[in-house]
Amino acid sequence: MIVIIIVFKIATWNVNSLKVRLPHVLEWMKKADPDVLALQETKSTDDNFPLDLIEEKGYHVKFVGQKTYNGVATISKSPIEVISTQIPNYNDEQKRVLTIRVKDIVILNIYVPNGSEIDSEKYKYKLEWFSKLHSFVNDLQKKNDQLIILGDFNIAPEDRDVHDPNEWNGGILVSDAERNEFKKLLSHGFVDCFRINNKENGNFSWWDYRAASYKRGRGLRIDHILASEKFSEQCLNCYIDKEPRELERPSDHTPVMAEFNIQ
DNA sequence: ATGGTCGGGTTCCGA
Repeated sequence: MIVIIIVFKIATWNVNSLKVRLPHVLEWMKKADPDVLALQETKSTDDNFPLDLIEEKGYHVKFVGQKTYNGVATISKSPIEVISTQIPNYNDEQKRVLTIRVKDIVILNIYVPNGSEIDSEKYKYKLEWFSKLHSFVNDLQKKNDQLIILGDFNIAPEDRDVHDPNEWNGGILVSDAERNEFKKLLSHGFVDCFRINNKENGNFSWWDYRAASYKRGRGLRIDHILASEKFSEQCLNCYIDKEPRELERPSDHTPVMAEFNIQ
C-alpha cells in the first residue's frame, strides 16, 4: 500500500514594517518554503503595499493596512479568496484581521492588540477585541472544518512560554485575563500546534529590542498557530525558526511554521 | 541595573 502525504506549510511572522523587512521575508520564504505566510505589523497603507515585489516572485497576496500602525497581509503560493478584512459587526479602525481561504482551509490572520499596561485603556481594548474575536471564530467554526487562527497573539499562554515567569508575573502579555482569552480559544475547539510535540520551556518567538534581550535569551512565546481540533490531527510538525532574528536589522519577532498533511 | 531599541513619521508614540 502506498501512502501519499501532501505537506501544506502554514507560517506566521510579525515583521514590524514590511517595507524594512521585505528582503528578509522573501529570503525566508525561499528557504522555508511555506505555502501560506501570515504577516503582522506591516505598517503599510494599501497604497504603499509592495504588491509588485511579492507577485513578481510568483506569490499571491492579500492585505489590509493603515497609516503608521498595525496592518496584516497573507502571502500564498496558490490563489487566495478573501473572506473578511475585519471582525464582522465590530467597528474597529485598527487593521488587525485578515480572513482568507486557500485550498478549503480557512486562515484567520490576527494581530492582537498589545495592551500596553494592565488596566490601561489599551488593555481594556485588548480584552474587548477578544470578546469580538470569539464570536467571529464561533461563526467561522459553524461553516468550516479546516480552520487556522494564527498571528501575533501578544499573549504568552503559560509560564513555560516566558523566560523569567517571576519577573513577568501578572504583567502585560502574561496576565490571567489575557491567558484566559487564549484558553477560551483552546476550550472552544482549537489546538496550539507548537505544543502538540514540544512540551519544553525556553522556546520563544519574540525578544524586546531593548537591553540585548535576544542575546540574553529574554524572550516570550507570543506568536501562535492554532488549528481546529480535527484539522490539528493532520499537523505533522510545528517549529519556531530563530534564524531571521540573527540577521542585520531583524524584526523583534521570528517566524513560526506548522506543517499539515492535507492528503 | 526599573533602563534599554526599533519603526514611522515627525521632533513623540507605540511596541
